[in-house]
Amino acid sequence: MATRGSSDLADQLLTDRASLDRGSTAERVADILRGRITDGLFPPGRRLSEEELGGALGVSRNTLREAFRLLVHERLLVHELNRGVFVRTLVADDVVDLYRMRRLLECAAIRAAGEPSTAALEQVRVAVDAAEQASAQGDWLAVGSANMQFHQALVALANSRRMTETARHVLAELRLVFHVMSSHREFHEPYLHRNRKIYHLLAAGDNDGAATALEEYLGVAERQLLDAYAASADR
Amino acid sequence: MATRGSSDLADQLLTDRASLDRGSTAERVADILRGRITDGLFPPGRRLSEEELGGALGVSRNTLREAFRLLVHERLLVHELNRGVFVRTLVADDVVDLYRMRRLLECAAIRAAGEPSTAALEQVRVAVDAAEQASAQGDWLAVGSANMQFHQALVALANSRRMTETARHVLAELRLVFHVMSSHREFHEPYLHRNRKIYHLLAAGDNDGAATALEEYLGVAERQLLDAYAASADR
DNA sequence: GCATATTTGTCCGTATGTATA
DNA sequence: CTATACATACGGACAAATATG
Repeated sequence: MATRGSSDLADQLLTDRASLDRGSTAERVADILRGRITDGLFPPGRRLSEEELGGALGVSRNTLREAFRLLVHERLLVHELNRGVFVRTLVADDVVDLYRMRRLLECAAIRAAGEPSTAALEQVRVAVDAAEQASAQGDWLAVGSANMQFHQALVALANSRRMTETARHVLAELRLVFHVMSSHREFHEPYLHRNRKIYHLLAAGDNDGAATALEEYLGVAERQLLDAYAASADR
Repeated sequence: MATRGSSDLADQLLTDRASLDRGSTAERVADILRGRITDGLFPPGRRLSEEELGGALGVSRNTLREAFRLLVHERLLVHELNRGVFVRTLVADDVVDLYRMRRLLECAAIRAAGEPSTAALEQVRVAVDAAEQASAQGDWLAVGSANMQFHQALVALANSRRMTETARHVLAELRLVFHVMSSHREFHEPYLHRNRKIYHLLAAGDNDGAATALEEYLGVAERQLLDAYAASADR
């Protein structure tokens, strides 16, 4: 890699340069950009210039474009021909569609899980613990990450590569939606105890009960998000 | 585009050069490669060299890599770091996983369709007709395409962008599996009348009956494919 | 509506690193 | 272990499209 530029933007971007040694350069660049999108530094609608970012990150345009492609496929960015790439902006319809997919995937996964392996159940517990811990420290961004991890672990119970991968895409997209919530705390806090309850139901072997609880959970979250969308449209 | 080379390979690839004028260069290249993969010219496991293909198609390596990315995302190709891209090889477990996804997506789509729009239902009918017509002409490759179109249309009934897109990926992947069938006719013919029956049930408003019929259909097809896999493993 | 500046799309040549015979 | 082939990544160039005044 060439000597990187040292602009202000570069400093903002490279806060986690320590973990920059795995995978191809394009993948590492994509990791950085993904983080900046999900944490809100690059808000929906923002255009990502090839020259600006390439200079800031010290990578060539070709490599940067490769990273863009990865994120376009994750649906975090959209690509407009001859206009460049933009952080995706989701509308209320997308929220409805995303939650339809979540209900389908997550509830089906739980119901199809049968008697899940202890390792898979353990992953669910780990995520629940992490969310509660982050909540205790007031780190609501981390709560959001742990929550995603929880739902990912739920789908993993079905032991289906493709369901797991599809869920990853859906959940990544969902992070773009969360930016409409003015308060991350208000959005995440109510779900902590629901997460733990679902874990308990699963541990007790009551998959059907867990699926039903999850279904209601998702319905409430969807409504909350749609309300936030309606409110932001008024302003 | 630069002057393309004129190797034998180029002639094989560019049989449909006429339709080479829409979208970005990378997308057009991806379309060509997708066709050659699904029709079997590039069989599973085959390595696609950047230099060889770039020369044959008259595009630069950068552009070709962009096309590779698209197909890797469609799971038709796999990418191994520093080794290149290969046509994906699916194993019996993949068949099981793919059919799990199919059952989930297609049956849920039908059950969630409610009273589908006449336009969406019309798409189903068109696909059924096309399959029967191709069958009458003995064009089994076209029957396979029409069949994919039929299932795609079923999922489209749910009117969910993401379900539709996920289905497209699953069905594209499935085409890789079909190559294990020694006789495309044997595999596709038995399903023609099932397709029409499902269409009739939908048109009559019996979504639940259609979903049940589809579920059985998929179970039979899965078993048939798994048998073919077992047989090819013996040889 | 037009001319100009900016940005992307595409290609090339080359240097470096990695896997494999 | 060496040699070869190939992928990764860089920088520069020009064409083409878009945005701006």
